[in-house]
Amino acid sequence: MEYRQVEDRVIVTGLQDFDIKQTVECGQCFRYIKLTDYNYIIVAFGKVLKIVQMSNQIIFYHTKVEEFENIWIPYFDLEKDYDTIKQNLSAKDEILRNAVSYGAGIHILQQDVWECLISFIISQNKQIPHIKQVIQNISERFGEKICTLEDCDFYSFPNVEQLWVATEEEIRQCKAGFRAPYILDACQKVLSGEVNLTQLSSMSTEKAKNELLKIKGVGPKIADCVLLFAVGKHEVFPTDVWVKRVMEYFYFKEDTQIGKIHQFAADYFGSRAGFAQQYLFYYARDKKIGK
DNA sequence: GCCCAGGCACTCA
DNA sequence: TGAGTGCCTGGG
Repeated sequence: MEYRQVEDRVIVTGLQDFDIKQTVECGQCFRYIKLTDYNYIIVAFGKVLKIVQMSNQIIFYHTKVEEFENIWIPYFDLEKDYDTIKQNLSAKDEILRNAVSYGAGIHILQQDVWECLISFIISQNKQIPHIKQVIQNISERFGEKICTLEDCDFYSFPNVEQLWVATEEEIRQCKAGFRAPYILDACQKVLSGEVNLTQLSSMSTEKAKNELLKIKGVGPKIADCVLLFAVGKHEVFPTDVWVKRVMEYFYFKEDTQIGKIHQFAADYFGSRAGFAQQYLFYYARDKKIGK
């Protein structure tokens, strides 16, 4: 990968195994606007980024090399060797080979832990457009305005202190529904220090998961999503209904308990289970497998 | 109008 | 321990 700054944008060339559409739309993040299949606006870490991907280069608009290196390289995980991961998974069986080939440009994002936590608390019993709407409502109401771009106003996701001033009623007005008290419980436990989000990455995966499970409204699935998409624990295997369906469809051929699926994933995919989950999920959802 | 959606908490055996 | 049920809300 090579990159250089031209005016207010960074032009990246030689980037293999990365596709902005697949990375953004494989269900791991919710703050993006799709302009076309290769043109997205993304909000993260208090920044607004426009990305245009072409055959041989990617342009990151409204940024500079320093910000690109400090924020966007880690966020998009641009320096990891995905080729080795994909080869390893593809070698396991034909199912994975097809799934990896189908989502060959997926990267697992390294998102902000707090925003990721609240986003996945909101995600339960909701579909992606609803989740995006609630997060946007919360950002507009409690975050700070970043800028106006393409005639849209963009707001940062509120930090813990900014969200803690909200009442349950105000959060419900953002269409969060029964999840509003869960969000406040997360604020309270993080502010009081009962749950330490900044130390998660240095904890063992099991300890980090137990830390997240202290929060009301956070169960195994949501904890795993936070661990995978924000903490960098790439061996976890978040198992939602889609992943459950695709695993049953391809591997078990019958209704299977989550615990059994987790055990299989740990044994079979090992330390790369999280990557396998993303390829399988994207493959299953796009092809509506098992539905 | 009814049912369900990218889970979880709560209840009851 | 494990299974069953309700939940805000919007869309099909």
